[in-house]
Amino acid sequence: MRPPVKQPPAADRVYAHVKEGVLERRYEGGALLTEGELADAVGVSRTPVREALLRLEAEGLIKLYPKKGALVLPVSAQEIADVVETRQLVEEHAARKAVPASPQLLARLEELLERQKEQAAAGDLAGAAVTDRCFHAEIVRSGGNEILSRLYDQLRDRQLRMGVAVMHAHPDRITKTLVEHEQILRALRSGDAEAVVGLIHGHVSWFSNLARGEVR
Amino acid sequence: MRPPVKQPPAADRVYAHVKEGVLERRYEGGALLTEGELADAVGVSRTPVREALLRLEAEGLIKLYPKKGALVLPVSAQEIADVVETRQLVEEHAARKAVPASPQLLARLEELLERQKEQAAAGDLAGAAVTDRCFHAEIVRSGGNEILSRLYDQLRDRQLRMGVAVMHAHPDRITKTLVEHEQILRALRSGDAEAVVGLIHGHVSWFSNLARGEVR
DNA sequence: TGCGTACGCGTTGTATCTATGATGTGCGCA
DNA sequence: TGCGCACATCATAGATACAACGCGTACGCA
Repeated sequence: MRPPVKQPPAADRVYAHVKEGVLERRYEGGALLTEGELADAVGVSRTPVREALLRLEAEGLIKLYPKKGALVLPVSAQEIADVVETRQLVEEHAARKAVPASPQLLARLEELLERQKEQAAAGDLAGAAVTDRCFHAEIVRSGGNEILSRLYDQLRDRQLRMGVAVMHAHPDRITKTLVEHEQILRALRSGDAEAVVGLIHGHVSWFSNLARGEVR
Repeated sequence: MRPPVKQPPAADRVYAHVKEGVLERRYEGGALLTEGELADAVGVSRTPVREALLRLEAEGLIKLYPKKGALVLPVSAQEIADVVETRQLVEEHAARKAVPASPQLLARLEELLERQKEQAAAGDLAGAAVTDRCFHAEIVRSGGNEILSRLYDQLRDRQLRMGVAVMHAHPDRITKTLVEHEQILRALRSGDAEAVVGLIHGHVSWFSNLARGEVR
């Protein structure tokens, strides 16, 4: 008799389902989800669904309207601007704090960059995106501020959602990303805080212009 | 027959109840709340209690342990440092952006300062604290970044919780606060961004030293 | 024909009930 | 006396049932 595979909690399953749906645009911005639908879709009751929706609202992906449903927030120009501005603020702050960089941090970043190169070479776009994300998160995490780290993770989620379309339209971007990461790493190693900040500023803001055009 | 007063939703009542309890230290840090207790205390069923606890966890006031209960997070030195650092980051950023200050912003800040003075003179400590909070929030809100505004509100909640004890131990602090607010306002009006930032930096960090001593 | 009202459906909000897992305690055995 | 196992207790996790509310629609009346 096989030991019964322990499913992750129902609430987490719903959470993952909805988040994926929203991030991958399977649920369009502006769509109105109802608890019943989701419950059926995932195969659980409405109780865990409510939990998941609550968490997602706290993250800013959806907005709950009483007695109406969960609105998948459409990405607005305002949101893009806010996300980019906040990312810059948090990440540049962390970078300043990270100089001079510890050997551990440098090693970890190097490893991540290496991995991303391999993934890019292998055409694994999704994997490269994940690694890219880790690269930046690692810098922020090195600041040791839990509040900022959590915030940053949420920002990356939201940006991911805006970025899917843009990314596909600019496949060469991955190369630029790699180069820029190398520059950042080099600047970190040399201990030039302002250079790091400048590079990150440019690196983060690259698509704010592009994205702006996409959403009008 | 009076039209029955419409109660706010049960979930909101629980949320407010717990939040108050935690912020005012009626629920001590380290205490383990159970859904059943809270449900009885507020007079609702456990379902809305869960909702409230979820929201509070997202705000970082409590931590939910599966099958155990809701732990009221004790304020740690780490948390104090994180909150202060993040407040400085957000508020200084907003201040830089706010220069040169719009007449509307200046007017609003003046009004708030005036009100706080009156409250302080009348001995209305709680009211003055609320107004103080609005003063800072107004500056951040003027930046027009919703993400940062929301974050900032949460930070003020958490700081409020740490600050109660400290505040009572230093009743003269209110006077200093007023003076500093006036300085900030003056600097804003003169358009000297760096002066504003410097003042805010000092103003926000004033108690990080004090608080550190209190929690060991 | 135009407006106002009443009804019906769909959705969330809340309560209650059951299942399951965690924890501490006490008994039995070595 | 010390260790280990079984059980009682209590918490959450989830499902289900019910109530309340909002909104659109259709009907009736002027």
